[in-house]
Amino acid sequence: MTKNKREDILEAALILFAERGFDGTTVPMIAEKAKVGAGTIYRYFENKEFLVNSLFQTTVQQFSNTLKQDFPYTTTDIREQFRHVFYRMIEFANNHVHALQFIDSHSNTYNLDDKSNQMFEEFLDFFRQLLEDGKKQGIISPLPSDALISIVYGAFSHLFKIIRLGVIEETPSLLEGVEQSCWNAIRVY
Amino acid sequence: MTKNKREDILEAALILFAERGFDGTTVPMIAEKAKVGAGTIYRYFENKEFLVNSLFQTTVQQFSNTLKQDFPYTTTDIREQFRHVFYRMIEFANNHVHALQFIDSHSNTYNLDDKSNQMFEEFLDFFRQLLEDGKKQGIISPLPSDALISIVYGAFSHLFKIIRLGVIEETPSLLEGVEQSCWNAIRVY
DNA sequence: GTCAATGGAATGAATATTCATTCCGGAACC
DNA sequence: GGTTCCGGAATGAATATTCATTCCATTGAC
Repeated sequence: MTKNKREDILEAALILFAERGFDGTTVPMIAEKAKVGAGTIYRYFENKEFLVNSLFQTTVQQFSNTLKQDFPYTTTDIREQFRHVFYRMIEFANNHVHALQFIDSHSNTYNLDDKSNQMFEEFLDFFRQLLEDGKKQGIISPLPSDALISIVYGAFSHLFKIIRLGVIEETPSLLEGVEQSCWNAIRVY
Repeated sequence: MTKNKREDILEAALILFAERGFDGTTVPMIAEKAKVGAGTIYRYFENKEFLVNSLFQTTVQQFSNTLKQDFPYTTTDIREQFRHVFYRMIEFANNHVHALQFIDSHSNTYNLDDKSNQMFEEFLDFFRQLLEDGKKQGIISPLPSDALISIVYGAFSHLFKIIRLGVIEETPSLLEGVEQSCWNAIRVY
């Protein structure tokens, strides 16, 4: 028995929301997986919506922290910064198998409240900053930063979706190749 | 009043499933949007699951047809074939605003039956073929085709997601730039 | 008038949420 | 130390609501 039931509930909810979506997940399902009574969930979260939002916010925060950890702020080498971010994303995807899927399938949905959406925006700002710096240096494509983010993030999340599904195997050389591909997509020639 | 209620139901369902997902959409919601009685839906579809699957299959078929229309099968110029496919995808995204979103959010979910999944696989085969041809010519990156598909398709669908959300504006020069970026991501240097 | 098509109320199953009750750790008392 | 109380945490059965599906009276085409 874990001492922290709140954590148990969040962990169970993360897996279920990631796999089945918000509406496809019932509160009793979460309770069962978390090994708590259904009523217990309401001791920790006002209702199901507060639960997703709380979960979304902490998950985005975790993701954000992972990217920023040891980020080479001092260098002006955009290529190096990009590689850092990309490999941190990989690390996050591997260490929190369901978190990426959860964020992906729930961002910008009608279930989320303003705060959740705002936190996700702030998370994106980190990418925007990196890209803007690169553009100033003439290294990154002059396309809108949000478009470039879509390309890299869209590619990345779709890739991990098929890895999760077992379509392709995650190997160091695959990841290296994909990282280079993504860089090629956004760099200037 | 349209003569074809079946079409009305499918169209209403497409929009709702795209915006709210399968589990977030209720049958009465579909009935209301299609301006038919809830019971009428059951005259055309055995149940809600048959409805999504039927819709998914026709939508994927439409998408597939769009890509193949006027496809330059005779040329060996992979670059030209890629551009064709990419611009057809754009055309489809614009002419069927909710279709892309629907396919994206429902492919590989537990709501779909084997036939739906199989049709989606066959749809992907078209991309696989194109990429394999390019690899033989030494023009396309030797990464697994499914990874390359993820990169291009993931980037594309994410891009249209933010266009839909109004984050960026869809202009010819944006699309041109993104097409080039995606090509840069998968080509060999 | 016949009969298939239709709409939407009715039904029963599932679901989110509530709440009366149980459980448990530790304080207070002997 | 042992025993009794107490307060808050936890529970899951009960309730209220929502949903997919069915049913049937009405409509309208022929």
